Amino acid sequence: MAPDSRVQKSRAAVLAQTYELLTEGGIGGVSIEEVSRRSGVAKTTIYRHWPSKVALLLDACSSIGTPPETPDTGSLAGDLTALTERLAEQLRTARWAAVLPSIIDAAERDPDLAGLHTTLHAEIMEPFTTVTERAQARGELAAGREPADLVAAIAGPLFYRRWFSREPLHDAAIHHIVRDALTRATT
Amino acid sequence: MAPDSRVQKSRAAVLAQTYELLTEGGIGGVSIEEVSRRSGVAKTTIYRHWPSKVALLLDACSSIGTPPETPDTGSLAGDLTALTERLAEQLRTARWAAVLPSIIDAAERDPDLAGLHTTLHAEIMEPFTTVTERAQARGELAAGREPADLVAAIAGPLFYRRWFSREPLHDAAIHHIVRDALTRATT
DNA sequence: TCATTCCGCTACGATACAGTAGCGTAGCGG
DNA sequence: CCGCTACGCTACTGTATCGTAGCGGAATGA
Repeated sequence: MAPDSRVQKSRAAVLAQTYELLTEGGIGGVSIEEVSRRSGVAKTTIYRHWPSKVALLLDACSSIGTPPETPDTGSLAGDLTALTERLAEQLRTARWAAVLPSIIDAAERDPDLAGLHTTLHAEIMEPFTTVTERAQARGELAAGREPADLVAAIAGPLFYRRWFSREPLHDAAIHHIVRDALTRATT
Repeated sequence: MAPDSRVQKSRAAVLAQTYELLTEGGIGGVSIEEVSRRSGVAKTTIYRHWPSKVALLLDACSSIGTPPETPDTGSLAGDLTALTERLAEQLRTARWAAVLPSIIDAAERDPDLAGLHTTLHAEIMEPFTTVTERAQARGELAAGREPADLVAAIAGPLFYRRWFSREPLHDAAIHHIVRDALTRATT
């Protein structure tokens, strides 16, 4: 059974426009009718492929995470610096950065979306935990330091600045954050 | 012109139920019709007091911040510990903790809500900045340390844990966060 | 007491949205 | 070339919402 090219085309167009709408207006900004209008795919066809709106949302969001390769510079400092710079860059420009608050909000109530949130969080932070656990295995972490604490110490201020205090994420601040987290958590 | 008791009663009931709905379903979960239903105040009466839904929302949210007294234990460590414990407690139990993601999301797009977000952030974090700036004036901060950095170093991980990684905010983690932020930022 | 103010009620109009049903057509793959 | 599949279209049902209009009654406070 070869894949029908029509199906692939429809699915791709719908997912693309769903993601588009998602970044523009958050979860609340997505409506099937608008997706249909923009994608040129009939509403009925959308319902032929996804049983409900949530199903479509979950599908569209699943492409968000996709963590890239984890750096391995040999030292925790090098790895974390690279990762943090990339995360900051994503927070500034990546499309999912505008969607995440919406997902966090929805996860506060909807179980399905909570699952999605968990998945996304795991995907986004996966390189950080990998790198940190690797360092722990090498004995680079100070006694009593949990990898999760170190990750929170770095990612926390970044997210805080991006969404809460809305301060700019300039390089100086980023390097401050990484250096501080390292000097107090490493041996 | 004495205040008409009927007006006060209506306004209070509406604001209370709006806040209630807000904590239950976030900004998207509030509808004038539902507020009317629950509060027993007629929808038309609500529109007699607030020109639009956003106006009501802003009004209902304005009671969120209300920062309590700022502690003054004499030392930055004491002040920050007290404040952080209180913030963590609020993040665990306070009703606004369930609403904030919704506001952050809305602020990402709506200018009115962005203004609200700015106000709330200022109110919630005000004690932290007060205490930190006081310490800076006393010369307790290390050279090159901005109060905002210190605040972000403490509040960031807390928020991160509460909304992003959804790890529990136990006392041990809280004290870790405060101690770490202090040891690296003070003289 | 009595005018004023506020209120509740019913009924609107307009819009948007989720999801479904059925028909006829066009394109795919064998 | 032909059958099967997916598609677009129109048309629905049902619901929820915002916001407004107008009437009659009730509380208020002077």
